Amino acid sequence: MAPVTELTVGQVAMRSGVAVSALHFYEARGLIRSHRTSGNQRRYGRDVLRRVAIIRVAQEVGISLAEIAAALQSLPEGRTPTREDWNLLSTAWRDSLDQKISQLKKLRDGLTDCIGCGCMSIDKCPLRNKGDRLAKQGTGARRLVVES
Amino acid sequence: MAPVTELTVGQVAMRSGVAVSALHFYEARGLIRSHRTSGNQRRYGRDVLRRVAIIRVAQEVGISLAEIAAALQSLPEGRTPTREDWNLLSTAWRDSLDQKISQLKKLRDGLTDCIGCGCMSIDKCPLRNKGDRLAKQGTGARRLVVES
DNA sequence: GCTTGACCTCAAGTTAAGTTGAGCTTGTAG
DNA sequence: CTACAAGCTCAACTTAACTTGAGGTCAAGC
Repeated sequence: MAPVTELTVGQVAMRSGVAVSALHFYEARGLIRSHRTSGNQRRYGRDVLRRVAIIRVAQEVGISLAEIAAALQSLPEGRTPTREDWNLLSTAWRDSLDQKISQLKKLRDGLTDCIGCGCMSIDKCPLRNKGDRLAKQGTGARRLVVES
Repeated sequence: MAPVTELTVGQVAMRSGVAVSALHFYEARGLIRSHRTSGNQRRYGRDVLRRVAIIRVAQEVGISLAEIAAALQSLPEGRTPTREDWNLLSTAWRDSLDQKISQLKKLRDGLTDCIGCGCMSIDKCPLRNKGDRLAKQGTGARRLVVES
């Protein structure tokens, strides 16, 4: 149980593929954690690689850092997440992920299929994603307003 | 073939759920198009609703306006897109959409399943999305660098 | 004919997610 | 022991995607 080699920021950057500045940034945002050496340098446990991997994957599919941060709160700061932790995280996200997946599919298939659906009128178009409550907050994105 | 009621920007905003300012913005970015009345006010054809719907859906799944704009270039400015147009657009996007979908699934299932995979070492983790070349450009996001 | 609400333009502000740079400290290799 | 790569902090800049505001125009009702 000897603490398996702690990582420096540079090492984490190299192994995770994200810039050092981004790691600093994630830390400032509470997405990852480090402790400091006597000389005030960051040291990371191996679990940080896992976290970073999740962060990147989640980001690429359009989840904001804020949302990711919220989800990651459920992972105990400090230790390598257990099966339970992961289950919590994944169930916390599953719904919204499912929705995004189905939106993507709708977009992918809808673009092609919609043509056959006679939806010269947008109101009936499958793209109109009814029942969608992804709750985009902040600056952009209000919900579609047309009902029925 | 009488031109079916042209829409004002306010009407489009209402029906699409997008702010007027956003519509101006999309127009400036070349995502949508209007012609002007003698009094310099915008008038939109009904096809704009379709376009806006696509824009929003695509955005919510993490496609940038620039990418959307590029894809929409294939839709002829002016007339309501035909079956052919949509096919072009959808095939242009299909690959990247497929990748995003599979990433989402990986994220969703991976979060849970990864636990059983013994990946205390990140290198074998399914989340490490190998073979993924979504080509995120611009400010953020380098690719993961760790190989095999 | 005037008022009021929708429009118009253009500039500037905002949030997210980082990056870049300056100025200073650490730690390791020769 | 000293160079120099790697770290550290903090502030400022960047891009995307809009919003807000100021200052002015258009049109439909009374």
